[in-house]
Amino acid sequence: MNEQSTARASASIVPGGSRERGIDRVLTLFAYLNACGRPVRIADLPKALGAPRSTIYEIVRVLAEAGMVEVTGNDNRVYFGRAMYLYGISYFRGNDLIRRGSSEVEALSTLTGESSELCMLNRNRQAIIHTHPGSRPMRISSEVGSQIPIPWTASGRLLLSQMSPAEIRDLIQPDDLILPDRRVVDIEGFIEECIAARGKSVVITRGLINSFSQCLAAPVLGIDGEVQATICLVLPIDVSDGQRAVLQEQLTASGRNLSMGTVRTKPT
Amino acid sequence: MNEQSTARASASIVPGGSRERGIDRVLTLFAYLNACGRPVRIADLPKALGAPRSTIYEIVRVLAEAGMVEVTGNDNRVYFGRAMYLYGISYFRGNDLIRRGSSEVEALSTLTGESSELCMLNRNRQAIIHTHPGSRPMRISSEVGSQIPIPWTASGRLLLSQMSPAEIRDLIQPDDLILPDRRVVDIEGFIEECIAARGKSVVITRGLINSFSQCLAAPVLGIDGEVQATICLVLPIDVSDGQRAVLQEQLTASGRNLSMGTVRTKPT
DNA sequence: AGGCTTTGTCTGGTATATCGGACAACAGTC
DNA sequence: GACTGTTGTCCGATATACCAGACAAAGCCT
Repeated sequence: MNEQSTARASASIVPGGSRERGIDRVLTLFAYLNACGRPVRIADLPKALGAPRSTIYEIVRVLAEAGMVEVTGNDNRVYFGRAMYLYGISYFRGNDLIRRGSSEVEALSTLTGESSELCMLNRNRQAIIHTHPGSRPMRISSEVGSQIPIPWTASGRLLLSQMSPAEIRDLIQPDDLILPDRRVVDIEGFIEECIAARGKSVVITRGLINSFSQCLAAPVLGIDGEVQATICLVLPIDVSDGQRAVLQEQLTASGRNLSMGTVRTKPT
Repeated sequence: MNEQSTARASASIVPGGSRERGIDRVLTLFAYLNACGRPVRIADLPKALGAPRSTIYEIVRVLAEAGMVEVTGNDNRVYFGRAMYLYGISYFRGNDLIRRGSSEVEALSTLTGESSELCMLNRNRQAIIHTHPGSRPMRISSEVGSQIPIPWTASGRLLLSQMSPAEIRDLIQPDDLILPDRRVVDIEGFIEECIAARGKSVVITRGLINSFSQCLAAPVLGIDGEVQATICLVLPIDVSDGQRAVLQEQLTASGRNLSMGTVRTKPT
């Protein structure tokens, strides 16, 4: 077991003392198996999970019967089972980013009262997959299905953040560097902004599409940390710093929520 | 929802009346979601699963918090979540066919008392991935890691069962058609036997490798029904029909057990 | 062999998770 | 507006799932 998994394992120990539900034991077990990344001896689980032996043996028995875990080898090691794999595939097939993203956009928009959008890269334009208007009288969001020039938005910088300068240069049509108000975006500066967006949890652009709005975008990361999409908020340019900070927090939470690669068993 | 999933759904209804464990509710829920193949409204679950509403809402809440399921849309539909996907990937990465197959071979061999092997295709030969000797005084199994000519075994016919006659002809080296006792296998007859093996749950060859043994092989199917490997038993040629029928049953069970594509929540 | 540790099974008691049912908030329908 | 059906939340009671601990079997060392 490596340091990382050890650290996570010890972190997953429950306070102890109190009786716990079977479901919670199961969820803790799954998280632990995932953290270890390999089959774990049943006998080690009680210590690792802070659970009584009798409970662990019973839980593993039931889960193994259902195929959620498998007990392999001659030293009774436990790991995820076929059923988990099949269910995971079902998720992948049925519950794609677009559906989840759409739902999240609506949730975010309802929560914040601001216009929200889900964006993905589509050829050399940025596609608006889903939007939800805010509660402000003035609508400043884009149309669903519209294809926006990438340099016009904060999302665009995130969506291109993993490309090389050469790739970005190739991708961007010269016409797309022209903003609605006829100003022209400098391609070199744009490339720098894309590179600067790498790993950022929020990117903000102000006054690009029009003079009275700003765009806050958060990345939606795939299993390997690549930017699969962005979720963004369109705000009036004059919101207070304090309010923007709050919105930024909620936006990044939505982005994380849609992202792969992290699982939190017990969110606060 | 299609007929199949409806059938499975109704089949998953519990007798009712008695209080049930949270874990069992969860497993039933997973099986039901998988059978439906798409997000299901929470409100429909109590009827479908034969569970109280309060229980369902609580269970879904906990599972959603852990990411095992996701609640999407404005009508609160439930389906598998990110965590399920990640755990499934972990299974796929960590728990490969070889490890599971090796374990199953040992179990089968212990259960039956006969020699058992796990075989996979390796270029144009058949690889013995794992073996376990039976309890008979005379050992008639092959060496682990040995590469056997495909026409010599029942496993070979299963492993090639999805190939076209042309592919099979290309694959088989002329030398490999020569049995240990100098007899020569007819390639056309062999191709017919491969085709005949398609979809079979057991294939038997007698007296090929030597005059005193027979080979029973069962396919290990992948998620798309393709033959990924075989598990087989090597028996003396003179076992009684009744005993062979029993062994055949146990062998096919092992093959099914290793195969993808089916999940049984409650095995008998 | 004898002592010690580890692993897995089993059982009775009790803390509590599940259940039934009440309640509120909606959405249709007439 | 009144009535009906549906959806989601909440709460007290009790059946039972989880827990602690005893026990046996199997290693492992001296």
